[in-house]
Amino acid sequence: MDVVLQSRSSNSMAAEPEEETELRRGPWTVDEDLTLINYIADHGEGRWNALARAAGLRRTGKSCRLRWLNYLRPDVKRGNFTADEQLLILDLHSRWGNRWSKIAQHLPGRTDNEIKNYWRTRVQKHAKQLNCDVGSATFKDAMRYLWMPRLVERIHAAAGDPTIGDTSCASGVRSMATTAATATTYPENNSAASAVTTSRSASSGSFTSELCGEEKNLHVHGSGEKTTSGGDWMQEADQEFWAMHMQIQPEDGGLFHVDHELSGWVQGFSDVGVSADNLWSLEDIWKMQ
DNA sequence: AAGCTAGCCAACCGCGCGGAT
DNA sequence: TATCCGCGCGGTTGGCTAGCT
Repeated sequence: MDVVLQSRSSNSMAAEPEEETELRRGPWTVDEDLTLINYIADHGEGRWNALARAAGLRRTGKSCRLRWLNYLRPDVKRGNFTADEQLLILDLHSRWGNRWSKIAQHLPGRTDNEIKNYWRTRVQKHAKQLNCDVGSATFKDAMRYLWMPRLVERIHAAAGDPTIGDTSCASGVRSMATTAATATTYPENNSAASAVTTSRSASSGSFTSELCGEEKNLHVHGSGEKTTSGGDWMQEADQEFWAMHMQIQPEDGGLFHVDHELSGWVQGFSDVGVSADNLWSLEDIWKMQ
């Protein structure tokens, strides 16, 4: 399955001018990758259509740009999302919705495509399991009161658990906690989340490439590349969710009724001065913990 | 062992925006 | 002002892989 080449059709041996108009599609070959990398190293990126032509790549500029940004760029971080990254994604998505590129700006090394895939494959799957829509109150409640606190819990546990081997991981989480608690401003919303990411990126690698406690949930692909198994913590949270809220009636459109335990959560938020408006703030979740 | 299914992810597509001409 | 072009964004698709039957 080396390459799927729609362009390599019967007339691929056509005259040169004809050939120039033929564009390759599908997976990139190693040669193409090297060509693109070398060209950008020499001439820089931008003007993608012209770049594609000048580099001799029979790809659209769009395709080149995508390949570079999502895969070849040296600072692209590969592998599974860390707990804090997941937390950040949940938080930022709750603010901005499907603004993937905007969200990606706050996760150094992560691409919008990667985040989008994460959301669609992992998060939406759980919405499905809860028999609700991602826009429903049920889903938002599960996210707000269970998934996000669960993630924070995990990060805290990793930070304070001496059995966690990776001390850099724990210290990284600790620094994140500190940063989150003392964070200053968000570009738009005056929230803590962006400060979390930005400051962490300064010392990136300290823990972002490892999963800390999440490591258990991983399996290894043939290439050695790690991928998350889908986040068992979410499954657990889902179960808790249903155990706690048996009165939910999914067929009524996912309307969620706050019960006593949830009221406790909400009370907890108000105790630390969190209003309904900023229930989503990462900083607030940390305070709650 | 073979077939099926679900999950994951790279890549493509359509659309809209903004700058240049 | 109108048109073109480059670019970025969000949504969608298709192929590969692992796990299950």
